[in-house]
Amino acid sequence: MTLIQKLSDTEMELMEVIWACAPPVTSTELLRMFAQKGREWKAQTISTFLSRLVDKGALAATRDGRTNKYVPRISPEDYKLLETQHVLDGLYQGSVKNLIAAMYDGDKLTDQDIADLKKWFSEK
Amino acid sequence: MTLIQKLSDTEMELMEVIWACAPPVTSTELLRMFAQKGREWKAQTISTFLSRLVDKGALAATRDGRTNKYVPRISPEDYKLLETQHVLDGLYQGSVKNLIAAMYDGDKLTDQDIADLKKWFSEK
DNA sequence: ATCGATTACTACACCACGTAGTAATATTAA
DNA sequence: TTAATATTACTACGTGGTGTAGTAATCGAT
Repeated sequence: MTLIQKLSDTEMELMEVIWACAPPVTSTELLRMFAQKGREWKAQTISTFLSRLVDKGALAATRDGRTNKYVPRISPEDYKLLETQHVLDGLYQGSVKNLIAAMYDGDKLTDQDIADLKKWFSEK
Repeated sequence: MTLIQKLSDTEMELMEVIWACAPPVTSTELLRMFAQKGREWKAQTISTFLSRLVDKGALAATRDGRTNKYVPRISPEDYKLLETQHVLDGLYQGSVKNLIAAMYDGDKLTDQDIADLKKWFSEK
């Protein structure tokens, strides 16, 4: 259920594509998709990443003949929330309000941001 | 001005202490402070970390006799904002609103959070 | 039974990290 | 002024992650 290990940048690149293209996917399909995006990988490279993603708990693999079919074990939303929580805990004592206040104090919120959020919150 | 390189957990531990104790500080002072906290380091270990922090742009060192005095080149607030921006860009297209919405949709905002933020925003 | 595709296992260079030894240097005390 | 000492600079090293891929094993199709 809960993903434990953090994904590297390239692993995330893989996951993004897998999430985007209705899973399950095979390594061959991924190879093709990445080739189209100009990411020319050896078949082996893709396979290695897929294995690691399985090891890290991000993907589940089921054997289908001689190929594997891969399905995400976590949604992009949930993964991002985990990451977010981690940052929040590490930098802002887990408090979103602290984050918002810090951004505000650091002038990182544009007037537009503030207007949007104000509106958004008034609707909740 | 802008810090480029990311700090490791232990480097952050150092920085937190340095930020907390009115800088400039020397390695010896840090050694003592960490010892009090039960962090028994060899003098060398502290020095190595300090050097790396200088390399990474987090600290400035000025020679004073045979010791170095270290001063942060970035405030904790600014460092945290950099980290925050990084996450925001990587996960939420740089939009705070996307982050808030994602947390809301993922039930990561308590009623208290929402109430606090609502109030906070209504005052801006 | 063989060939071609795919995976599993293994490898490897590179880099960060935590930790610290040793050599160089500067300071202070004798 | 020299000897003892404090501090830093340079170097090192084991561990583990990452990006990339070779080679060997396996399995389905011809």
